Amino acid sequence: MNDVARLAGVGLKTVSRVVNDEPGVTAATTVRVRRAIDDLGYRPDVGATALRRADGRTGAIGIAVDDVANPFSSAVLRGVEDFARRHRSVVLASSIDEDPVVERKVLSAFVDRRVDGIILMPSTGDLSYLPVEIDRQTPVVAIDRRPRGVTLDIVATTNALSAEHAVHHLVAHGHSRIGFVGHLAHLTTAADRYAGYQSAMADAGLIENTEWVRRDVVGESRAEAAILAVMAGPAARRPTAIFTGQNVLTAGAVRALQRLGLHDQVAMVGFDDFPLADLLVPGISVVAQDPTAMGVEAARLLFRRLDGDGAPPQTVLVPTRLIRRGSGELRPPDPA
Amino acid sequence: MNDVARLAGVGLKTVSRVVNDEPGVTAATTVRVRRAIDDLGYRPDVGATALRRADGRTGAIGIAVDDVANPFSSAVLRGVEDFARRHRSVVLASSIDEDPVVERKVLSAFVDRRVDGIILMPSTGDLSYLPVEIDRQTPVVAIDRRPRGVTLDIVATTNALSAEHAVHHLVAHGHSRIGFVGHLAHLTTAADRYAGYQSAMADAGLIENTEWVRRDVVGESRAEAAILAVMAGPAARRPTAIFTGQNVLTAGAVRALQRLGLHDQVAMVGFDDFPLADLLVPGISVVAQDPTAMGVEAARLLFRRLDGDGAPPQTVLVPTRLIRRGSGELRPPDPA
DNA sequence: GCCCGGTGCGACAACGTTGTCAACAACCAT
DNA sequence: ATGGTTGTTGACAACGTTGTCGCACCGGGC
Repeated sequence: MNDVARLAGVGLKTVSRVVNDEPGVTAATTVRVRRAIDDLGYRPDVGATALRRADGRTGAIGIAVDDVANPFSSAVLRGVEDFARRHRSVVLASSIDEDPVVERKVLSAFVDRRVDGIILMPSTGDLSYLPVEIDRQTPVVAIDRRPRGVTLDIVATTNALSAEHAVHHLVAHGHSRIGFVGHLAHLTTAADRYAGYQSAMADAGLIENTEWVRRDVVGESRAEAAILAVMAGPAARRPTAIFTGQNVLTAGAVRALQRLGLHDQVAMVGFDDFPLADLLVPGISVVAQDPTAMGVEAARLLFRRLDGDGAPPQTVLVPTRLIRRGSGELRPPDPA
Repeated sequence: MNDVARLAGVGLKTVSRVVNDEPGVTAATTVRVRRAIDDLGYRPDVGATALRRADGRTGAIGIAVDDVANPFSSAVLRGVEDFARRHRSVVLASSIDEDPVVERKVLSAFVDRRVDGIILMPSTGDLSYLPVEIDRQTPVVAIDRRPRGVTLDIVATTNALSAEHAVHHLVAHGHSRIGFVGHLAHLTTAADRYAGYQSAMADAGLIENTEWVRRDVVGESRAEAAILAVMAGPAARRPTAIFTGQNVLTAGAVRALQRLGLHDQVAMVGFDDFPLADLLVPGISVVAQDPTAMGVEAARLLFRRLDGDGAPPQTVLVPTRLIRRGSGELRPPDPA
């Protein structure tokens, strides 16, 4: 910048004015400065700018998701990124793998870099340390899961309601023996979906058979094993339908049913859509979330906070859509 | 930092020394400073540090991929992220959607933020502007595709060789009429895979029927349409096997074959693996890349450059693995 | 001729940190 | 006692930028 000023024969501040389109510079001077900038290939240093600027904005936001390689998380990331780019911000992305220690480290790294705001898919841990850690009023928006120990803006899916919806759908197709496979029970999403399952069962006057309910199931292979176990008994004592509470678990369940040759006898609805679900046999009916929209929504909320919105923390629920592809419309083998 | 110094009754520099574990500070002073830091909740400003530091490192690297929501790209991103975290760096992630204009903007944003290095999945455009743009010697590593107009370190898959391998596999199962569907022909990956297809055909003494070759196919639905067109004729004039050059295209092809009811008559091998490929009927045989490993490799290369490795640009090829799942092992209907 | 207000511009401090260097105390060897 | 060495520390400038303030100039009204 010094070089530019010298070459254009002006003061430092004038260069700054030109770069930032501030008023009070003659057209002639502007041209001279512009030319000098081009000749020297000068690029302002965003870091130094942030250091000096009144508002201290760095033009960067951080997003911490469970795993950037998970289709749900990466779609969220994509939504956030699109919104951020439109607001001239870049996105720092990190995976935290459900690990509260990593989570804290990642948030630390974000804060140390003075990001303007943070979008967080909370792990299971307690977040009451957050307000201390983030004393410079960096806004934080939680996504997908409700944070524990702190109140934040939240963007989430209608977990309980949509789970209810899914189970109702199975009931409407004649099922009364409905199993459930869910992710870690202390995740709010998993808990809410289970609650939805329970309330739908109760609504229909059905009893929940604990033999058919598997919670705290993590990963595809565990889900497969869980379904194999649930389906081990004689046909009369098995569920005729399954509701799976996460995309990964749905995949495991499909694998198990295929292995047992039960894929077109046992009905199934999964929570969260996944690619190629329509190409399986039968097509897998799902309650589809809209992760990209959730990302966009979270970013919108965050930038609103950055623009000074001081309203109390709010929760935005993004609706789901039930997609019928066959597996959820199978009827029980004999009139139960 | 000023406050910390005052509270601990020491000079600014001593606080700096304690924070950076520099030698030459008494244990007693260190304790006093540490306590002051904790009491005040002081966190060093990474931005200001980068500004002043001799090497100017910001502890951030940028990665620009085609689309962070694409499973291939997001796996790459994950690999990069893991490696970066181990080296105390954060990752700026951006999607460029094959758009050279966006690509340039994204790289600009990275440079303006003084990232330490960049990993780039090049779009199709010419990159000869890069050396000018990046005059502060920010190292750049290309991933997946060879860049045009500039020489860089490259991490890529053995595209041609693996495509050859895939087609050989089909030939070995008795096929002589083999079709091809490929992505944008000017992408180096698509070009290489096509070249591999051609050379395998030539090796086997087979003629390439241009009716069965579709290039420049973008997206799942176009791929589906392409296959429907290729398969439109009478059985005797149709290919008995298909080689698809990208995960998205493979999905489209599967959809088309299912729709035609040809899924267990026409053999298929896809380039790049995808989730649930084993659950389709038949399971889809693929040449699997290892995108996470590619990301790790690219990051390794980048950090080596950051550590001052001045060797000439190199190309690292990450091998693939042929996974047999059924679709690639179907034999042609009658002895051709 | 004087003063006035407005316009265009630059000097300077400051943002939060680290590199340089010099000051000082305490020790040891002469 | 003298000089030198070592170990601990702080003052100060500098990184690249922007906010503040004041200066020089211009035209216009008296």
